[in-house]
Amino acid sequence: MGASLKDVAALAGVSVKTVSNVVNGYTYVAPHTREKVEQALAELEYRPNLSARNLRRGRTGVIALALPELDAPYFAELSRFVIDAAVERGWTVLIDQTDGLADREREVLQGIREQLIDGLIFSPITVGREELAARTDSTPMVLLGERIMDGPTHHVAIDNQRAAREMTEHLISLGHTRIGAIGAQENPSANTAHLRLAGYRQALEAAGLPYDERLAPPTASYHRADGAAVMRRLLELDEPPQAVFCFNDLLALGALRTALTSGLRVPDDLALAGFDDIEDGRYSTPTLTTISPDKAHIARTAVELLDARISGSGRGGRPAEDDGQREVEADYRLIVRESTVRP
Amino acid sequence: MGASLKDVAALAGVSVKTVSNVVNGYTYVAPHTREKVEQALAELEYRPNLSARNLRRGRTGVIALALPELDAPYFAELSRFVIDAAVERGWTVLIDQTDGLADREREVLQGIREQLIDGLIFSPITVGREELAARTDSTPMVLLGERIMDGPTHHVAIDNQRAAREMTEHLISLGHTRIGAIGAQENPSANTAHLRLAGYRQALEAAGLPYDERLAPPTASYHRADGAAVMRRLLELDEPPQAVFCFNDLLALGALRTALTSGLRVPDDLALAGFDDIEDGRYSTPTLTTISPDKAHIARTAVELLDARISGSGRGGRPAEDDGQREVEADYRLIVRESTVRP
DNA sequence: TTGAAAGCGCTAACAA
DNA sequence: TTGTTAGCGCTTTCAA
Repeated sequence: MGASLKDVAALAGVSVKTVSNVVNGYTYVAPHTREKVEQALAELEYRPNLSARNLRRGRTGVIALALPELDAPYFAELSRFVIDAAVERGWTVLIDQTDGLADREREVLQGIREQLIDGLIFSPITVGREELAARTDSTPMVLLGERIMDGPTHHVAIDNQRAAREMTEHLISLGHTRIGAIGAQENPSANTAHLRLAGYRQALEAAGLPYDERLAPPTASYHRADGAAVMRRLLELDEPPQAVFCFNDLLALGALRTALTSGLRVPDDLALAGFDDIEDGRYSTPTLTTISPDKAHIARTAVELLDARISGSGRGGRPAEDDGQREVEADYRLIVRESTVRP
Repeated sequence: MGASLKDVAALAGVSVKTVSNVVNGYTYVAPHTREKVEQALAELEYRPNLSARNLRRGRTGVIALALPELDAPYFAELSRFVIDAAVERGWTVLIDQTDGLADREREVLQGIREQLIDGLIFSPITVGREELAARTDSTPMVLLGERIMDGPTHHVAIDNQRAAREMTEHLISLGHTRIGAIGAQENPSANTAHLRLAGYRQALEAAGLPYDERLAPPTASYHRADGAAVMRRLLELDEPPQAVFCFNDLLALGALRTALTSGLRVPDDLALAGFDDIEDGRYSTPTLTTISPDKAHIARTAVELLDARISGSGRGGRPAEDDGQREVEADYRLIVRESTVRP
């Protein structure tokens, strides 16, 4: 182990408290003393032991970011922003990968790393409202990307349903009447998927178009392979769709690959739209029409909400009323690119 | 704060030590006692305070993964494997994003989070051999993706130079004689770039082809935008290349976009190859010929090496000879896809 | 098989 | 302005 405060104090010929004062930047240290201490600090290459400090302070300065998969571009991009925002506030971020598995998500909720983290930013996939409500762990938490009304916790998300409706309306406005959807989920607690499907159906209904279940088959997950596979099925239909709204960009990229290799021209023979605005879709050919959630905003807001909760939960922190459950709606934009409209 | 060992001991009517024994799964606890304790544990919802445990044990169970950007697909994919491997060994992983900035990389080397982490897996971009050698922080470290010979630390990487040579040979074998490269770096410590460039040149030389600097212009970084921009410049040359080897897949995807929008057919008019085998390149049209490093192997090996170092550095750990500097060469494969050879 | 008590390194209340 | 000291929750000798 490295040098401790005691070692430094001994070398500098002062008390532990004085060293601590210098280390923590307190005022009221005589210049001469300060200098002596700093010399000793440097000589011994002193590094505070964070475990000890945390134990004493009751805080660790670490928050967890729990998400399904780090290698899904949407989450990778989001993580970058969350980490940036957290670091700006002096926090360290550790990652919990749940793979979207119900068990792991439940573990996260019950606090596997309680006492090691001051707070948690959680992007769930499978756990539903009941499980969130049943949470006993008291670690401050902020939910991401879900929109469970009356949920017991803070959360930040875009209006998925409205965004999905807008995208579908965009496809309708191009004159398409047979519009498919890729990304429906069979798991009833897959909230995001349900909201996007609801928005899709809403738009169809408003336009007087029928909802055809065969045009919106469920997918196993949200990867490129799923999009490619389901697209193949859609193309085998007697009446294939003229346009397809994919519930995320990965699905859309997979579907695009299938469409192109099937000899279809996009958007001429088939219009394709995605959701998430990951970078891939800005460089694919054709580029991808998509919904672009303001990821930086989402990340920043989540970190701020968590900060407020953590500060509020300490003794002598902010008033309790500030700690009420709060929902923040993040911005998004519909971005039209080449996959739906030839430039 | 939650319940402490003391609280549990009081409730169960036993000593702290006994509770500790139960919690840590020691043998030699009378069944009856154990039961009592477990009941108290459950009733109070006891959770060990990790800060205290770490302070006492001198270990935190946390390792840091320091990398340039979490949102670059190669690093996102690698992170997923590193985290998987680490969690398997009971470790928690925290992320340090350096953005490839020299200052931040230096901070990582000097141990910003020393005492919070037991070890460090570091994927550097700009720091060179001298800086690695000058490191004073004693936290066990494993380097990733660099191949600095005689470096002072363990590291695991593929043979970048050989892989680059093989890829260039592949392009030559297709009959191309005017072969460009995208991804050279002006920063002299950008090791990976230099190794790939060296492999490229080696192959040219072996085939008796001239090395033309104009065909291998430097890029600012390794993103899609860089590949797209440099490709435009290459196409403006009097004699544009017939094939281009990009030093990573992102560059290749950017270059592909430029080529396609310029009306070129790939691979007929221009063959394109990448490096890294990120998932995007498996679904682009055309799919991307690339070098596929065994990421899972790299991640697992890095975690194992780190584990050995950490275990070895403790008092009474393994012998020091086991802790010597070690280089591990990971496997890779050349994967030929549509961007160089029409199927 | 269980208990008492020391001490990991740090912070902070209290004293001087 | 600086020093003394208790104690955060845990593990771990040493005794019983």
